[in-house]
Amino acid sequence: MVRIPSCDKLNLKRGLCTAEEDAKVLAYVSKHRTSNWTSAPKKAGLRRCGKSCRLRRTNYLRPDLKHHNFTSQEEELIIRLHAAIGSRWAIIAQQLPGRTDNDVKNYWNTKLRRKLSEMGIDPITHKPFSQILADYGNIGGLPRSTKRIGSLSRDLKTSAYMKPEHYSNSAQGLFKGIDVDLSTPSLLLPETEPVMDKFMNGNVHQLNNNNSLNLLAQLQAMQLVTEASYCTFNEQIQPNFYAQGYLPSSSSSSSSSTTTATYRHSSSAFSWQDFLLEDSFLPSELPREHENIAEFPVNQTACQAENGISKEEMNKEISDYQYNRFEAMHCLAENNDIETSSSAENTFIETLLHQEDKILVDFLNLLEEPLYY
DNA sequence: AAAACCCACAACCGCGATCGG
DNA sequence: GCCGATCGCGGTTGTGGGTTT
Repeated sequence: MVRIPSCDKLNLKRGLCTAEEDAKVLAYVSKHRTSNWTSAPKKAGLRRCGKSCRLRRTNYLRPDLKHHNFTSQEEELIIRLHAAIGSRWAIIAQQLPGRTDNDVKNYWNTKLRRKLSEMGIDPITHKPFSQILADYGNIGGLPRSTKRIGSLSRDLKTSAYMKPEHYSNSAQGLFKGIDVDLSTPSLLLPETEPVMDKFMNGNVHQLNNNNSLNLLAQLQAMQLVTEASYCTFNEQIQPNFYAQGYLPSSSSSSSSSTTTATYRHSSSAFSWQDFLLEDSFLPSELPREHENIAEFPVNQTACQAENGISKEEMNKEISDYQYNRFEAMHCLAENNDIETSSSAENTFIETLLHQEDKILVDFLNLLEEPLYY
């Protein structure tokens, strides 16, 4: 593919823009919109490449941009989203009105990353350094999989991963009253956050009316799907499942001793502990795909009453969901040689890779356009 | 006062994705 | 369907102002 010649080759101006150049860009945009940035500098009387002008406009001159410091709420959201989806700055920035991906990226690189490090938290894994070091003591060998998550997502995109409508619909129906849209790239669902608050805390308390937290809420909801699917409820989640009637109040359940601070959803002050990801590396129950699938949407009566669907429809949703989860995991295992056995037997790195891929499957619909045609 | 260092953030680069003829 | 042009994204670098020595 032919690349656009660099500014160097065309002897165009580089470096910081002057006020005069900004004015020309703004004047051009107001007159011609932003239909063609390649011809823009010439028409605007600028000796810069179109890309440079576009970036200047996108990252600095847009009228809706905020130029003041990040608030603690924004800070919190960035960290939480980074913990959930990594350095997808564009996606994160979409949840922060008036901020660009460049803003968020710079803020992360200059402030938040260091802040987390100073707190003893690894900004990449969002786990305490001490734990990482401890885990490294258990390294027994290198992972067999060499593909990383970036290529993995593309592999998944082209893999035979079908039945989108069933996947999204069924996953959506698994929690009564929780409006989690797993299919659309547009992630803003105004009612999600209150529902999640209610769900996680057992009551509806004062809500942060910042709708940008909806993505986070949905990520959390999706993570709940993961948690439920892998049958590793911890003590913070599980009581709420029972309290809210999502699980039968029958037998006592085993629960991990680890806390999942990610699920705490305070609307005001936050603790840095909140940004620690749950420790999935500790020995836990095996991923009992088949078992937990059968018991997952257990409170069928409640779900049916809530959603007005028949038992047969619900069973179909459940089985479709199971089928698609199995398909996705099967693709992952085939393409990436991922071991789905007990994480307790894996090395730290293997477990990390497995965990990332597992998360990817659940977040796939957030990160990508629908894969199906 | 000046050099060295630090920091924030604007700008650039290169790549993959998408568009459109 | 092909291919060049353009866009969007994430990683990295450059620049300028502030602080420290």
